[in-house]
Amino acid sequence: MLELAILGLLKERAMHGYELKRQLGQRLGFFWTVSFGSLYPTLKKMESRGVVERVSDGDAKPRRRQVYRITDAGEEQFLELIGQGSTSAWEEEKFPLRFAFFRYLNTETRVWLLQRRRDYLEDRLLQGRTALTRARRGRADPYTLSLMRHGVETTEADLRWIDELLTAEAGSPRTPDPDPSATAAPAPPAHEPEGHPDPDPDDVPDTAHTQEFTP
Amino acid sequence: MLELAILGLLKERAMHGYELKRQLGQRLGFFWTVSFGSLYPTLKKMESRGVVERVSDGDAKPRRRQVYRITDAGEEQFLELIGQGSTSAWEEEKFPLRFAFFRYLNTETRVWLLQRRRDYLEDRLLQGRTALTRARRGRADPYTLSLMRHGVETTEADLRWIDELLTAEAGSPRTPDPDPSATAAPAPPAHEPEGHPDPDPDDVPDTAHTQEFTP
DNA sequence: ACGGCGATACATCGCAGCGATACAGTCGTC
DNA sequence: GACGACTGTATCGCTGCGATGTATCGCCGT
Repeated sequence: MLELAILGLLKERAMHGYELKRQLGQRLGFFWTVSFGSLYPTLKKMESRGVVERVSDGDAKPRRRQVYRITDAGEEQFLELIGQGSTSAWEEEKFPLRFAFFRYLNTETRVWLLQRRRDYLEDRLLQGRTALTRARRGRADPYTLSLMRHGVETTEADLRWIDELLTAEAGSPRTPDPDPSATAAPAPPAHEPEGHPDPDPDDVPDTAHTQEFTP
Repeated sequence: MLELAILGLLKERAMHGYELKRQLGQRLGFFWTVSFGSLYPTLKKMESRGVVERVSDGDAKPRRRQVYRITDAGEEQFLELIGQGSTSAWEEEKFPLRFAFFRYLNTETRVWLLQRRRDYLEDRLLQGRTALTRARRGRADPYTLSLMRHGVETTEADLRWIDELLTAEAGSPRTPDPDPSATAAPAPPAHEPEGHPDPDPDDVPDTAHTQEFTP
């Protein structure tokens, strides 16, 4: 959900709705796009729940720029949302979203999430391959076949990406001893904000029209 | 939309709702999944509009298998839906759906749609690359960077796929003369069902549980 | 200095489609 | 011959999207 994205961005610095959408477009434009129709209502709901708050410079004009800031309750909920493996893989749709905030997790949790993702993709790949060979036997038309093949290849590429990340994660280990007990994923491990308060300038000179991916 | 998918499948042969979902899962599982919550209402709406009809074997038990067949009006609407370039690229989301029924289009229309897709992807790629270099300058964290890079690579792969299809399409040309006036895409060209009534067996022995991609 | 214009920011509405769930008919198995 | 697993149809509530509307600000030209 969108709430995670908002909280994650507000962790870096306070923002107003429009900029939240812009940032989201920049970072996740390839995988996701938000609309105001969901952003603003969500923002309101979150304020009434107390996970974000308006940094009102003397409650100004109603229609003017409303800057939001994350609260302590918000920080808490963020950790809840990003870690929860939860039921059934419909959450898998927004793995990229979780991944975008990986820096706020410790190595253990990162590996755990990556492994979950890997299992999911591998399952998908298997089903796709099965469907493909079946379609071939059934003399499906070349376009359908090409489409399915492309799907398989895309999934394979995703899988390779995950594997790279997994080995990279193993490269900077929290447990430098080569522990051979590889029985993974006991439960979502605890989190660890990893220090470094935020040297994130990220605020670019705003060259020209800071466009979003697909308007 | 879903209507196109239903019409396209029913063009091959009459089916009932459950099987429509199954077939859709097999062919487009990588890119899309439908739910009954949208399938059945849509099917009803389409029946009342007269684009599909029930092939009632003497209107049997109410809760039993309802087989649908496409009507002439349906064939008409199919061609309308698949060809319409329409406004703004929100339609791009379901290019795979259109592509799955490419066999019903003539070469001209196919090339036109592929070109449209190509333009869209190239634009996306450009925006993604821009966002990426900007993020690099802004010292974004490695995970965000990796995510964006992966997005770029995926788009590049998609682009390569489209290009392969485009050259393959040029291999069996309708206009064999090397026309150098490459001013593309005048308007959605007319369609041409391309004969061959349907030698599509496609009906597999149904080995085990004919699973859908992600239940 | 002011009025026009485009970019910024906030907001709402209608509706596509999803997930869950209920329920009914069918078939295999012991 | 009935129980359980599977098949198939159907609906409900809700989330979130796309389109659109509208207010506000910044800046330019004249």
